Amino acid sequence: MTTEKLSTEIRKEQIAEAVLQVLGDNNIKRFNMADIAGQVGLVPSALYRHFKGRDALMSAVLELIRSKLYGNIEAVRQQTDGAVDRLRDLLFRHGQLICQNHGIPRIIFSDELWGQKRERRQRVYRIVTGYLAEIEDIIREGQDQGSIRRDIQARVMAAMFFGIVQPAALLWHMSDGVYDVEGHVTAAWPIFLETITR
Amino acid sequence: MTTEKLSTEIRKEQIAEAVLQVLGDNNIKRFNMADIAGQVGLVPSALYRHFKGRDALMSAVLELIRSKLYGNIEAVRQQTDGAVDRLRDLLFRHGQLICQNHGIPRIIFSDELWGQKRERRQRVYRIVTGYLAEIEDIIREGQDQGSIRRDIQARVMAAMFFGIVQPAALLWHMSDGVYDVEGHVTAAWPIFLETITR
DNA sequence: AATTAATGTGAAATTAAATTCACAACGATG
DNA sequence: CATCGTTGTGAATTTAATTTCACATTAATT
Repeated sequence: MTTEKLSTEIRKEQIAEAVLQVLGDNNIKRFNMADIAGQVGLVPSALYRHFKGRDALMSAVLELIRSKLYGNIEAVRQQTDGAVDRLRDLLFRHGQLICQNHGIPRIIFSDELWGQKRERRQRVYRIVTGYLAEIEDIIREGQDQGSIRRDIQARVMAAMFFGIVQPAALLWHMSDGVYDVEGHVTAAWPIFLETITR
Repeated sequence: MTTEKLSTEIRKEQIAEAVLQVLGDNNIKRFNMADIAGQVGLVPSALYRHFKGRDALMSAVLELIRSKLYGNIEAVRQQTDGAVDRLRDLLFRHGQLICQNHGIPRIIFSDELWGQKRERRQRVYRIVTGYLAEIEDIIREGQDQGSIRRDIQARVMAAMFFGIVQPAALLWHMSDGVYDVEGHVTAAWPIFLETITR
């Protein structure tokens, strides 16, 4: 068998992406090293050249997820002006992100994260709360500028914002992609908008 | 070792509950038969007197979850009058249910459900959509009676309602019970209320 | 072109479960 | 109180995955 050799940096990236893809191709169970290796075109033992073990791989996947989530925050900050419009953009981006990589919720909720290592759980907790804090910041900016009402705590609003996508993602996930996330988000946004302005 | 013998009906119940408890005692990983057996005071092989295998056990746990969820629907229908008050009750009950048995989200999102059997996933899907349909019904009743505004689709409102608890549950879950779900729900309810009434 | 370090391979060892099975204890029933 | 079906036990067995290891191949450097 001839497999091209690539630098470990590229491989690490590939492998972490492969985890999301494999979990996304919603056919099978908890990912296993063999599947991942197959996806990248390697043999299982080769993964150990790049990651100490399954645990380290998991860590890399979390980092990948983190970067994807925060990438959206960056994007709306750069491409959109005004808190309200940023929120709308972020909402749709978030929906798309979850649908396109539904390995993400699989990882976030995976049994793996909840067992053993408390650190693991805490890391995910920090990722999610960090993301919520970013949303909160955007909301607060809107409140300062007067485009978002001030009599609701930004923190609560941020959680509710997050709660628009979450159930939709769950349903989409369970329905094998049948449930219409974009439709839900499209319908829910104006309601949320009305709630936070006015 | 002397262990009391009990009828298989009682045992099945005990064992399914044990799964939720074990997963709830958020210490360790995906549940294993040994842990479950231990929790009930049995030896692993004894479980096979009551369930064909892990799969059948899983099925029983799903049924248990379903009954707990729909139990709340029943309860608010009987104990509370008026759509709006019913929704409020249901919201708090739901929050408590998830916090007290956080084995529930663990199961709902467990890797096990997503692998192999499509039936499994579909069963969970039906449980969740059924629950949402019940919420939708309550909302629609409110719309008919005029206590809830008619210009928002009941379906969308139901999903948003569901979305109040979900992020809170996630955070609570990940924070090892530190995150204040009741606080969030308490803060979010009046906002939601304002949204759905006038 | 030879050396070396990095990456890839295939087979084997390890690990951790679920599961099976032969047997024991119990409880109901005649 | 003897029997029979049910429930429980402990020791194997099976299964399925991760991981290790000795060896092969490649890329880079000289």
